[in-house]
Amino acid sequence: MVTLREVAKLSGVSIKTVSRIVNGDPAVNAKTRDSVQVHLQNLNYVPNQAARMMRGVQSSVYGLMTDAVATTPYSVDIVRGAQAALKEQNQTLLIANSNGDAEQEVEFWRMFRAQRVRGVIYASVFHRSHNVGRPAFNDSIVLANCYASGSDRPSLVPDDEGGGYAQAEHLLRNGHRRIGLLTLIPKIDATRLRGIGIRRAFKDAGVTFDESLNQQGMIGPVHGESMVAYEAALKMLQQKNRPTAIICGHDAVAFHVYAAAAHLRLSVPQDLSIMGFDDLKVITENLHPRLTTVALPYFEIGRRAVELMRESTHQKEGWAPKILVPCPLVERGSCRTLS
Amino acid sequence: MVTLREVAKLSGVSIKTVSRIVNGDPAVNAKTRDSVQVHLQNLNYVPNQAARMMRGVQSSVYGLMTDAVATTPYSVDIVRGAQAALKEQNQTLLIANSNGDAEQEVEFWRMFRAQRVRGVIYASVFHRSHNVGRPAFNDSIVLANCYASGSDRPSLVPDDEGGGYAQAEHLLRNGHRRIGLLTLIPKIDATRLRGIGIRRAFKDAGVTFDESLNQQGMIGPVHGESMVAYEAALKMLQQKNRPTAIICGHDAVAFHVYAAAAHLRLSVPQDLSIMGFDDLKVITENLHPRLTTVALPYFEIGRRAVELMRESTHQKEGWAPKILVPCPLVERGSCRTLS
DNA sequence: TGTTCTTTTGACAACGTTGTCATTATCCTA
DNA sequence: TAGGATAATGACAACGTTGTCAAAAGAACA
Repeated sequence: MVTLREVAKLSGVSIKTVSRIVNGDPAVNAKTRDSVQVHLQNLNYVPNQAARMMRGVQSSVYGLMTDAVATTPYSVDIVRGAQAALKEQNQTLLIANSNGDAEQEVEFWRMFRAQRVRGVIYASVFHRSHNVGRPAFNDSIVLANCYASGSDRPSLVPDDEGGGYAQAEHLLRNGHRRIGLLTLIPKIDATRLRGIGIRRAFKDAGVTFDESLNQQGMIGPVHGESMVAYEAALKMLQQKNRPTAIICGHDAVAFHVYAAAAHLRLSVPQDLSIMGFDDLKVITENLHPRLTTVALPYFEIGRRAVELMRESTHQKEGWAPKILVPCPLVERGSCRTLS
Repeated sequence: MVTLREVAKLSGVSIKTVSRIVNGDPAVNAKTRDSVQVHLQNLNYVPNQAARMMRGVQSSVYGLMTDAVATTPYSVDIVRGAQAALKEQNQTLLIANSNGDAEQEVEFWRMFRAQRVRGVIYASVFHRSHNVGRPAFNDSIVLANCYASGSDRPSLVPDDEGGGYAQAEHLLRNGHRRIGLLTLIPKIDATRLRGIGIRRAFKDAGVTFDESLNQQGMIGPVHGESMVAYEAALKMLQQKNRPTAIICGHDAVAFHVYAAAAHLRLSVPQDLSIMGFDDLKVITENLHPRLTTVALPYFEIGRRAVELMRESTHQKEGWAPKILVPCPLVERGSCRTLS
C-alpha cells in the first residue's frame, strides 16, 4: 500500500506537507498542493486508518451487535436505517451476529473493543428487556428494539401499546364490535403492551372486549415458537357468533388467517376484516387483498439509534432515555367499514 | 484503554514479556505468566488491533459490498453464510450498502481500502453480470450471486439452469404434462437460465412444452418490477384446457397463484400443483399447503465466498473460477402426483 | 537596507504493538 | 567448578500517521 513517505519522496516535499494536503489543511502553498495532488492521484493513495487511530483519531466504524436482526427479514430495516444515518458521515457498520449464543457475544464484544469501535448498537429481534451485562464496554451503547434492565443505557423501542391501540381503534371506528385477537406468544413484551393498547381502545370506544375471542396465534418458548394461527382462526370463525374482524399479532399470523378464511369460503374484507402488525412487505404487499397493518418503525429505530449514539458522547454518565418510536397504521385493503 | 505498557508496569516486567503472554508465546516462565495473567484480567486488557495492523498483522475484517443484499429479506442469507464461515476464525464483516449508487460504491471502496480489509465479497441481489471496474482494489475480491464481466474475478452463482430443470423434472416425473410457466422479468439471467433448464427437462422427458403457457409473472425494468402474476394466473387457469401445474419464477409469484387459485375455487394441490423458486421461508412456510420449491443456496454461497477468498490468497493473478452452486428441490405440500 | 510580521515548510516525537537481537539467569555435563 | 548450552527476559526499532514546535522563506514596512 502507498504511504505518505512514498508520495513525499516522489513529490520532493516532506511527509508532513503531504499529510497536510491529504487533510485539507489550508496552510499550504497552492502550487505545492497542486503538484502533490497529482502524485496522490497517480499512486492512488488512501490513508491508513489504523495508523490514524494510533494517533488518537476516532474510529469511523460503529458496531452492531444483534441476536439475529441483521439476518432475518423481519427487522433487517434496523440495519438499513443505521446505515443510512451513518453514510452521511462516511462511517460504516461492523456487524456481529451472536445468534443468541452468549459465549459468541462475549467474543464479539472483545472484537469490537479490539477494533476500538466508536459505539455499539445492540439490537434484538424481539422487543424485550436486555441486560448488556458487565461494564465490558464503557463506551457508548444504544439499545435498539430492546431496553436496559440493570445497567442504564439509552434505548429505542417501538410504541407497541400505541400500535395495539391503533389496530383496535381503526376497526372500532369503522363499526366493528365483535373483534377477535390472535396474539404472539405471551412471554414477549410486544404481546403484553399491544394487549394493553387494544383494551384501552375498546374502553375509549365504550365497547366491551370479549375475552373469549383472545387466542394465541403462536405457541411455545421464545426462540422455538410454532404457528397455530390457522387452526385458531378456523375455530374462531366457525363459531355461530363469529367476529367480523381479527386483529393479528403479526403479519405472518394474518397470512394464516387469510388461508383459514379462504378455506371457509369467507372473503376478505367482505366477510372478514383482517389487521396485521409489522408491515413486513413480503407478506403485506403480496396478499390479496393487500394487508392493512400497523408498521414496526424499524428503519426509523436504526436511524435514530445512530443519532442517539452521537448525542450520548456529549452526555454524562447515567444518561439513559428510553424513547418510544410510534407505529403508524398502514391502510390497505383488508379492513372494511361496517355500515 | 489499557495498553501493554500499563500492564507491564503493574506486573513489574517488560512490555515485550506481556506481549508474549498475550500472544501465547511458550517461551515465558510459568510463574511470570500466571502473575501477569492476573493483571491482564483485572485491567481487562484487549489488544489494539490498529497497532497490530501497523506491525503488518493482517486485518481481521472482511468487507461485504452489495447493492442491497444485506438489507433485503431475499438474499440476506448470503450474509449469514459469510458470517458463519468467518466467525470460526474470529473475523468480522464490514457491511456496505451502495443501494446501487455508483458514487456511493466508489466511496465505500475507499473506506475498505482505508480499513485495509482483508478481502471483499461483492454480492448482488440478482444473479447478474457485474463489472467490478478499475483496479481500484487489487486485493482478493470474490463475486457472490454475480459474475465478472471484463476483469476476471472468482465468482459464485446459483445453478439456475439446474434449478429450472429440477422444477420441471419433478412435475413431469409426477405425471404432469400440461404445465404453465410464470416467469420473472426476462432481462435477468435467472429467467433465461431457468428457462433453458425447464425446456431441457421437457426434452429429456419427451414431452413438448406448450409455449403459449409461458407467461411473465412480473413486468417492468430491473429495479422497478411490478407483479402481474395474479392476473396472469387467473387468465391461464380460466382456459378450457388449463394446466395441472404452474412453475413460478419466484415464491412471491407462487404466492399470487395461490390467491388466484383460491379465487377460482381451485384447491392446491388437488386441482392445481404449484412450484416456487427461492425458498423464501416467510412465504413457503406460511402458505397453505406449504410451498414446494427450489431453494436458492444463498447461505451456501455466502459460506463458500469466504472460503474462496481465503483460497484466492494463495493463487496467482488471473485465477478466476466461476462456481455453480446447486439449487436443491424442497418438497412440501403444493405438488401432487397425477395418477 | 534592516527589521518585523506572516506564510510555508520540515524535524521530531509519539501512538501501541511486535520482530530482532542482545543480555541475563538457569541448567546440565564433564 | 568451569564451560557450554538453554531458557527467559528486555532494549530498541519500526510500522504510518499527526501534533508540536522551530526554522526557513517571503512580504511589508520604516
